[in-house]
Amino acid sequence: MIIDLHLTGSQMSRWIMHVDMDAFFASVEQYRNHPELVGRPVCVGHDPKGGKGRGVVRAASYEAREKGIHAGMPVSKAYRLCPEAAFVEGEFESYGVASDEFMDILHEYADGGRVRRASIDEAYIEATNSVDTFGGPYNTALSIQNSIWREVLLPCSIGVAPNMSVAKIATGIKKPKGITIVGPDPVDVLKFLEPLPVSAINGIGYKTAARLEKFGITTLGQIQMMTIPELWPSMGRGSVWLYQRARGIDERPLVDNGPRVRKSISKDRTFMEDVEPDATEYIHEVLSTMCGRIGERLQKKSLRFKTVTVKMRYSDFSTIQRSKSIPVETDNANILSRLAMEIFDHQRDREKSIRLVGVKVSGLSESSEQLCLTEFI
DNA sequence: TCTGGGGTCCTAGGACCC
DNA sequence: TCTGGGGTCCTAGGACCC
Repeated sequence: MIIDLHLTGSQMSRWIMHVDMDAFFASVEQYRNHPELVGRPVCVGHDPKGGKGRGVVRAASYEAREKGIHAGMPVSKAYRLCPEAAFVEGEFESYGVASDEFMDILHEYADGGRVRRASIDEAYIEATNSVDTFGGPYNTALSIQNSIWREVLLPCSIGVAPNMSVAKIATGIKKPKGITIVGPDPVDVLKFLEPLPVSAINGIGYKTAARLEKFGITTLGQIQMMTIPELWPSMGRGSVWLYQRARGIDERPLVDNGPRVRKSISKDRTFMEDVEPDATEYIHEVLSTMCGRIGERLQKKSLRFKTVTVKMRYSDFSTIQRSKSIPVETDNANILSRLAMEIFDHQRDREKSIRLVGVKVSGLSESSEQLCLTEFI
């Protein structure tokens, strides 16, 4: 058998760019929605209510980060750290608009317009050919950064590397407004990854990092020196995947995932104080309000749902989710409301106080015609 | 310090149908 | 009457991300 290595895809060097907006929600508030907040510490999240509010910070501006505030921190703690910070609830529609605007710019720089949206504030582009047009990888990244700053008024950081996995890690090296380039030489890629913690890999979260640590594995350099059988006890079927990622091997093609398609819509509510188990009527009211809001969003977007999921979190923070599907999709808020209450009544633990309730609809499809399906429920 | 709200993807078992 | 396999849907839960 003759294999011509020069013709295999793995031998072709690529340039992938990962673009990540800096402190996205906070930046939109500062640079687009409330210019008077530029230069000030800004936290997007729930009202801290003088340190008594429940909830966490969703995004913190770099000025707030200097005070020790970070995303995920309880707003009560953020308030104690920096009471003079601007705490804003956030306008989610405006984040979607800003997202669409910067994605549009990325299309102009991507080979064949191929952009892969990873979330509202980050995306990958295939730039293997386009880097030649814009004067090399660095100048291309700089040009993207400048265009987004000029046209969308937002700062971003960019990672450039031979594949998506390494590009994403590179982006995080220098922020905000950073550009980090990792060349195509496999030796350079290995050296770049070697000192980093295992959690640098997209997909290694708290649980997996803790399990690896039990086996004495904390850095990617350690994994680079291991074989797949040696990884097996800690990673099982994920061993091959981690083996490759730790070496910067990622041959996934960059596939454009098109405009955003919503898979579910949900609404949660954490109570100011835990609700006693017997306050059923109050919870019903809350559920009904949430279902009404979800119904409005479904109708606005011409969507119908097939499955309802009710989430219940108790005062001990244990959380359960129970779902139910209906035979024919609907966008009717009254039906949604009735289903949600039914699930809640049947599934909840009547001994425990309730911290949070949530409703999610999934199995979404476009409404084409309205059906009356009361008889199905 | 006391832990949100919006999501996505994966797995696995059971039901059901062919 | 017994048997197996494949496909799909439903449900629950886990992990992860921003």
